[in-house]
Amino acid sequence: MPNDPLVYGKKGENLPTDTRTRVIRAATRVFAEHGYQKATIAEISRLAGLSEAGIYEYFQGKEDLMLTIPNVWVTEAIEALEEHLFGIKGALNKLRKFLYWYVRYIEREPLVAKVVFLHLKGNRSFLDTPVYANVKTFYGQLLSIFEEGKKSGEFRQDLNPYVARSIFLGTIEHIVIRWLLKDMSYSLFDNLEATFDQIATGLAPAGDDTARST
Amino acid sequence: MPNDPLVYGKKGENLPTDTRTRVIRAATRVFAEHGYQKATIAEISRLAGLSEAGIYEYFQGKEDLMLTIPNVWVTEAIEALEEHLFGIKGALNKLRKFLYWYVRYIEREPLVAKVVFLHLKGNRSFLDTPVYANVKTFYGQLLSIFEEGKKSGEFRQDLNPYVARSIFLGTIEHIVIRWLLKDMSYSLFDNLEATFDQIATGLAPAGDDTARST
DNA sequence: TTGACAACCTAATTCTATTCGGTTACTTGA
DNA sequence: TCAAGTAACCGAATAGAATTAGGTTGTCAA
Repeated sequence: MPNDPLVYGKKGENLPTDTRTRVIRAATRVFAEHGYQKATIAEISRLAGLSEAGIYEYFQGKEDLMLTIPNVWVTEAIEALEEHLFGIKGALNKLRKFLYWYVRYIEREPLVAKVVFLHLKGNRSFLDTPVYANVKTFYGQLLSIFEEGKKSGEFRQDLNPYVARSIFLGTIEHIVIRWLLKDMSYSLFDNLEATFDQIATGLAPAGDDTARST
Repeated sequence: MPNDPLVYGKKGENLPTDTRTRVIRAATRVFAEHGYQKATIAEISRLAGLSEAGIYEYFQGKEDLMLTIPNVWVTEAIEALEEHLFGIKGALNKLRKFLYWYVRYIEREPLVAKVVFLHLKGNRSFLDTPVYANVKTFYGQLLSIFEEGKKSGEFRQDLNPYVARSIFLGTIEHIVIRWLLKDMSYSLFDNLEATFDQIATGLAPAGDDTARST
């Protein structure tokens, strides 16, 4: 069942007629399931419905193939994020929206998330990839939010935006990785509000309790 | 230079006479430098000063070898942590000590840290390893600290210890991984106090600013 | 002094990524 | 319309690395 070729896509929506796309989808499944080392070109090619040699027409090799997986996902993320933050007033509200939107975005593509969070993070060559430039743009949004909140007085004046970002991103990554390693057996949204609440408390100016949901 | 066999250890301290230990040290260096995929048994065996086949006398294979690397490091961590927290009064003080001690512990063994944080985290089989049970013990300490702080009133009453732990660990991991990927080119302690300060603020009871260093 | 066994080794073997050298079918310019 | 070019693909090598087979050597206890 997990190995039925993608060419026979279920209901007409998973029918990537384009070979390159088909290979990427197959690779996503195989890398997500087995990890880089145990994934084989043979299995990917079988799943994509072309010969092993055929893969090398589209990708330079196994690593290049894996590095290509997040391209679409990341590019679309940047557009979608902008759209979702548009019109939201206040840094704290933007931050909350960022969190919920991002978590849902990850939840929707768990296979891509597995590749990105479990196998690409911690891979030096990922940093030199063109898609990583997009990741930086993406993370840059967070910095803007923290700076805005500082300027507006919503956040404490001595806030270090880089520190705030480390905490925010680190926490999300930790939660996501745990969820992926536990095979997505529970909801990614469990305790999310409490987590946001606690981080937000650390951002607020002294004596200001508006962030607390108490 | 990086390939001089470990058998000729520098000044008398790096002279693991025990073959198994020698292999583990060699493997740590090679895995840390090249990552799992590009690390070769050939290089490890050369560095350890025995044949490739010899490695299989001590380890079941390449993966088993990598999974063995953190054993000593983690076991010693648990003992040392206990020792370092002993006699410290107050949950917040314990938490700060935990942070500083842990960061220094990581800084001292950057090669092991590389293997653990970049290659083992995100590896499902690591979860089934006996050493992972120790990791859980280690993380359990943090839970106790959060619970103690809640009980004593140092931390907010509605604190969720698991949430607090996610934030704390996630942040550390994020910082460490960034540092490792940037080839340890700066100090791991940069901004550490600001980071602790901000997390601590999120833990404090409403209206209590004692955690702030302002 | 001999038999068992631990610690190693060299030389296969096997598994996979990658490359080579086509074939096929479609496009395009004369 | 046809021939040359080319994009997409394939089966069969090749090459590189992990793992296994089948010893050899040296030590030690009965």
